[in-house]
Amino acid sequence: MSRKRLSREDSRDQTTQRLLDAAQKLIARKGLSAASVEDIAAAAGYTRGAFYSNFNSKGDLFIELLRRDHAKAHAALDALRDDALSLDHIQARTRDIYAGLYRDNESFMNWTEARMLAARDTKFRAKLNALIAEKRAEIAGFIEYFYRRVGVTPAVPPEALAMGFMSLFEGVKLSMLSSPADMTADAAEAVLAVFLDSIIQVARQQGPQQHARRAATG
Amino acid sequence: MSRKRLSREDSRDQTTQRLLDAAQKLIARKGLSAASVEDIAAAAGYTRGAFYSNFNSKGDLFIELLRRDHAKAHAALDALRDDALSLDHIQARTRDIYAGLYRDNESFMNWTEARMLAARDTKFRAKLNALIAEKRAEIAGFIEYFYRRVGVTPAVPPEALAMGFMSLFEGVKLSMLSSPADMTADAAEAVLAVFLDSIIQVARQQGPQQHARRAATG
DNA sequence: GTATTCGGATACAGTATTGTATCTACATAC
DNA sequence: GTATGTAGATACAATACTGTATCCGAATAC
Repeated sequence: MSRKRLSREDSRDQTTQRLLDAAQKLIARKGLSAASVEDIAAAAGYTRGAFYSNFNSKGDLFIELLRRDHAKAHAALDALRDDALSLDHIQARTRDIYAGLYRDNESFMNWTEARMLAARDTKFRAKLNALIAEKRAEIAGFIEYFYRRVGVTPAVPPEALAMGFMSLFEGVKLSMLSSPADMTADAAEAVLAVFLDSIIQVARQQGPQQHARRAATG
Repeated sequence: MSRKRLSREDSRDQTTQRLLDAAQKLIARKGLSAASVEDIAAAAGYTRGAFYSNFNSKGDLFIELLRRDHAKAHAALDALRDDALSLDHIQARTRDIYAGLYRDNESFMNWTEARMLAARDTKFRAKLNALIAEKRAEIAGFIEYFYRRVGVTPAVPPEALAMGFMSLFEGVKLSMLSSPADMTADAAEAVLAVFLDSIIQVARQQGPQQHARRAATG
């Protein structure tokens, strides 16, 4: 109600965004194939007509959803690569960001769903991998930046570390969702810490030994 | 063809197993909700009648499938807790077992599918967690046994290590399936090695310093 | 051998879902 | 103002799926 006077383009954008918002929630809650086009449209306050007028298929919308989600996360992490910020600040913010990710189940569920779909569908896999590659490159860039700021030379290529970190993070998160009683937030942090500590440690052993005490322990 | 004369019970068991086999493949390939009862029954060489005569629902069959899968893996790892075996042998076999798991996509896909379902469905979550708890306890037991054999005191509780290891493993595996170009088998081993090495290392620092050179580096 | 039981096939009813084709109303252009 | 195009609603057709109810045939019991 009170659908204000909008330009046609604005109105269309609004509809698209609302459909995406609804899809985000519904796909997370019921799964991609169980969330019907009708469900999504209805949850957004529209009918299937609006859906098909904005997207060609559910798969299309799903990719778009992931793209949008990726853009958000990217912006947050990117803002941290700033020499004006103190290392402590960066570290704290990083922890916050990942803590936030641990709290945001919807987004994570959808990425996992996407990975499953990618494992099954070649075409979709290609699209998803483009996004994941960006994500990884971004994290790798951040790791590199962090190492540089700390003054340590990484023993393992940042890309590899980023890959490992993403995998670990997703595995842990999956445990949290399906076995919340066993994998608590504390346990999750501990696991991540073990991994990060060991990486820092290895780096310190071979880098220019420069006062990098437990640098990235989130 | 040549359906031998079987006792009624044997015949029923055979049907059940065939249905499970077919379900394993189909659910891995298409996903739980996309794999219809009809699909599964047909792939096993039966009709829906056979399905409903052996299971109450698709969910029921799915749990049964996971149970069966768990039993297999359990047996393999359990056989290694044997003082008659050399440490080297145990280590090599462990690596083999996990390499095998990396190769077996069907089983893994289904467990991930199960985790997603558990995140959404409370009742299913309870059932799945019982299985996962067993799995974790089993791995923890194995870790404990291994530490004892090596003569090292773990710094972190074996249960926690098992949890972390499972998470990492699953995250890595998920990457392998959805981004095989990026997460190769080599990369996967490297990531796991980083994790395991660091754990061993920490243990050695605080344990009775007893000749445990890169013990579990798979 | 006859009766019985039960595993699995067949038939059926009901519902959900998709995609398209058509219609309506409002924003734009003039 | 009128004409027009497009976003989104409605209607429709085709299909897929589930679950049950019924039926058939072969294994068991006697």
